[in-house]
Amino acid sequence: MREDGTLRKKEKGEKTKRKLFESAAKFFADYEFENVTVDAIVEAAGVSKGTFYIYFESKEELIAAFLSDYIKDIEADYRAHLALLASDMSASDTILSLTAAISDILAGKIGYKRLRTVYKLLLSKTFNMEAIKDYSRELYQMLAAVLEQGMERGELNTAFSPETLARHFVTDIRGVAFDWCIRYPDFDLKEHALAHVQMLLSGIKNEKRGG
Amino acid sequence: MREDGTLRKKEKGEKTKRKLFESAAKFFADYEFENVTVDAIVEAAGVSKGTFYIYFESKEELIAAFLSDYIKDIEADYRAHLALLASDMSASDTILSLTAAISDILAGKIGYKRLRTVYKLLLSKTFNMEAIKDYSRELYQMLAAVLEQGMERGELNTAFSPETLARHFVTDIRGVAFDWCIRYPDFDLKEHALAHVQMLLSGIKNEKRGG
Amino acid sequence: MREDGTLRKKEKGEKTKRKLFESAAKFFADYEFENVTVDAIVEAAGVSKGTFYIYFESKEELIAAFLSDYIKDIEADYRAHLALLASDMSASDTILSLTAAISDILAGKIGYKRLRTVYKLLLSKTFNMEAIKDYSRELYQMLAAVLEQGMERGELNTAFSPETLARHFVTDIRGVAFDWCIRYPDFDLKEHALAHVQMLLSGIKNEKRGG
Amino acid sequence: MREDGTLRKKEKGEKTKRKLFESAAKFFADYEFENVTVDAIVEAAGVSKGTFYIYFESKEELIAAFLSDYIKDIEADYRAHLALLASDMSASDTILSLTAAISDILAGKIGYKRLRTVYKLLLSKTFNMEAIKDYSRELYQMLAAVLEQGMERGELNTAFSPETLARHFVTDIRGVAFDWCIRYPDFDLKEHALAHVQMLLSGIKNEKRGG
DNA sequence: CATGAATGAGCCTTCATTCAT
DNA sequence: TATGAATGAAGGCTCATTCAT
Repeated sequence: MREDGTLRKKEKGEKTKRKLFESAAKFFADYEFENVTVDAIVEAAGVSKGTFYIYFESKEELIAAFLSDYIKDIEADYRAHLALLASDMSASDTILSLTAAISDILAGKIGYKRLRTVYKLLLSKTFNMEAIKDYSRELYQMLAAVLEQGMERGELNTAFSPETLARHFVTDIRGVAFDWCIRYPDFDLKEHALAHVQMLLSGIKNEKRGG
Repeated sequence: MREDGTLRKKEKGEKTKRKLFESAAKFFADYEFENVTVDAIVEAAGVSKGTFYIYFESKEELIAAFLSDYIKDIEADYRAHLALLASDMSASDTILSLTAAISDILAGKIGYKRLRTVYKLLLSKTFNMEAIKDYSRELYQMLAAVLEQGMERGELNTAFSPETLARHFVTDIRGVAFDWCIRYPDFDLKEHALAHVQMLLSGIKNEKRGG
Repeated sequence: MREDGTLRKKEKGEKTKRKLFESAAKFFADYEFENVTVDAIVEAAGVSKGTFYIYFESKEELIAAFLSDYIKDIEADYRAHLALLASDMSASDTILSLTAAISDILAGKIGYKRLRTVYKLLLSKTFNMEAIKDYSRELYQMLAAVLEQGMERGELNTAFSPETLARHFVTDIRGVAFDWCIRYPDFDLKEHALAHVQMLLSGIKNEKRGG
Repeated sequence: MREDGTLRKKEKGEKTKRKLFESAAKFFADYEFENVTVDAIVEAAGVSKGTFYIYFESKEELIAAFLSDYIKDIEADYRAHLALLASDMSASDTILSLTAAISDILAGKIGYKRLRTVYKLLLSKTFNMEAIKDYSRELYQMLAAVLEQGMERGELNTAFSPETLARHFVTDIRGVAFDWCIRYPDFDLKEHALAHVQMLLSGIKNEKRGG
């Protein structure tokens, strides 16, 4: 009975925390963090304000937790796409396919508002954003692996190390996505991203042929 | 006598406005716009709060004015650097030199904090940021001109139009700068920017040789 | 235990709201709404400013609530007086008695200051004053009923419908009260109201005899 | 030359004051006094703020002056209408005609907004409103005269003195106008005023015949 | 675990009035 | 007479956080 009660309590607690979390997520999808109040979150979650502070030390902590989760989700999507690709596909095509997938995920599942929020947060040093700083680490690792393979196969030149190139790709894709956030809706993310990546690829492919 | 008095008054007013402006600028250098209060600005400027609202319709207007000024300044710097370069310099070298200059200006005169502020603002649709949206228009035009010349001289291939390429360069440089803001201080802006641009250039140069 | 705590909390909250309300009411008795500040209200109530906004969405809402309450109170008083009158009393006497009661209530319980406030508000379309617009609806209904009975009994002529007459009475009484507000203290509300009503009655009584 | 200059100065001053006055009048037509700022007045008048305080001790003084003027205007209109009526017209018809004229003036020349403003001011003891308190004195005198004549001619009964009756008429007409202000636009001022006055008249006419 | 009443510093903005020129 | 820059008290409202129950 004791164990049971404790267990139930824990479960209940987790559930409450999840409710809070999901409630926050909904708001963060549409509004900037500063404009989402604790009041709104707890009201939507159907819990009291005091409860919020049982599960989160502060609003900031919630935001950090939220973003961490969020980013993990996104990177899992990326990885899932990569896993689906045939292993004998050329590095160029793999990267282009991944770029297309990233564009689709950003434009579809995430949306420019949420991405904007993430970027704004990245620019705010206020938070302890370890998880977020590593934001693109996974993507970077994926790209480096693909690039390395391409080099080993002789498909790509080796003027730069795979790691260096991967970093450039990540920076570039983020640059394009940033542009998209700013210029939305007058900017086609996928089109620009692909063009951009293609251009980079054209500079590192061994057999050069136009663009 | 009338003219004199009027003149003196006007001068005094402009001085006050300038004081306010500079006071604000100082704060904006270190804090986010939202965290800079009118109270702080007027106190530092040594004027009353009412005075603030004589010269600026709102805090927002001040910010917009500040940014507009700021960006004009930056672009003027870019342009000044470009004007100094020998006209017979190759397009690649011109662009590399410009990239170096931009890096120096951003890292030196502006600083990552201020740039962060600008980027955050770019991500906030709240403001009427015509001046800011056109942020990179000048840079874009400069680059397009240089690239066009490079193509005419046969130095660069014409797989992409100068305008398209210019846009990619701008997006890229901003991407790198964004990274810099996020990773500061563990990120050398100039080094990364140059490497990045070099890579792009290597893809469009007619005579390819390493990179 | 839970119930207990909840109950106590609710009670406390209601007590606080009441304190705020009463504090406001005291000020409203002497000062115009615009001149009563939230600061003053909360200070007198002994609570913080934030607390005010827990219980009232805005100062305006408080005013509306206050007035609604207030008017309901007044009309209840009217109705209470009417209920006390003998049902076989003539329509004329009933109306005169009601007029006297209204005068007493206005002059005694309400006072010219508060009435002035109400009238000023009636003239300001700013508020959502459904409750106030219906201000005299009850009085109007009471009068119409009494007049109709008077006509049925043959006591009053039927040149005008009871509803029309009731409206005229209401307008008149308000006109007199308005005068009272303006001319206070050089104006005897009751005396004037009675004279006025008597004059109106003299025009609609079937057996005419002097005034 | 000295005299001339002085004269010109005086004229200029009067002109400035008039400009200020007219500018204020325009605003007061549409906005409540509290919402008309000195800034707005001087800007529309094309003079400086300092100048305002040369001609008016305060905003309040301007308002008082404005209203005083305004009311004199209105009463002059009433009197003008009265003067036009044939002297052998019956008292009843004279009063009805005057009532119609008053309704037309209020609804046409003045408008419910301005009247509302006047009434609100009447309810604010803040001002030194001698001129305004006497607001209806002239109307009262006109009515008393007409009523007295009607009594002398035997047209009206003498149950009440002409003065008493006149006061009642004034109070009534104001009551109706007040209703108009509140219920605008769902209220026909002229129709109600005439019906009201007719009812009062029916009570004091010697030969009673319906209504 | 959960509640929700209470806090209070802080924010932006307004505007009648003054006074040196 | 005229100017207009400067004042500063005041006002309504927000919201992350605390704590007694």
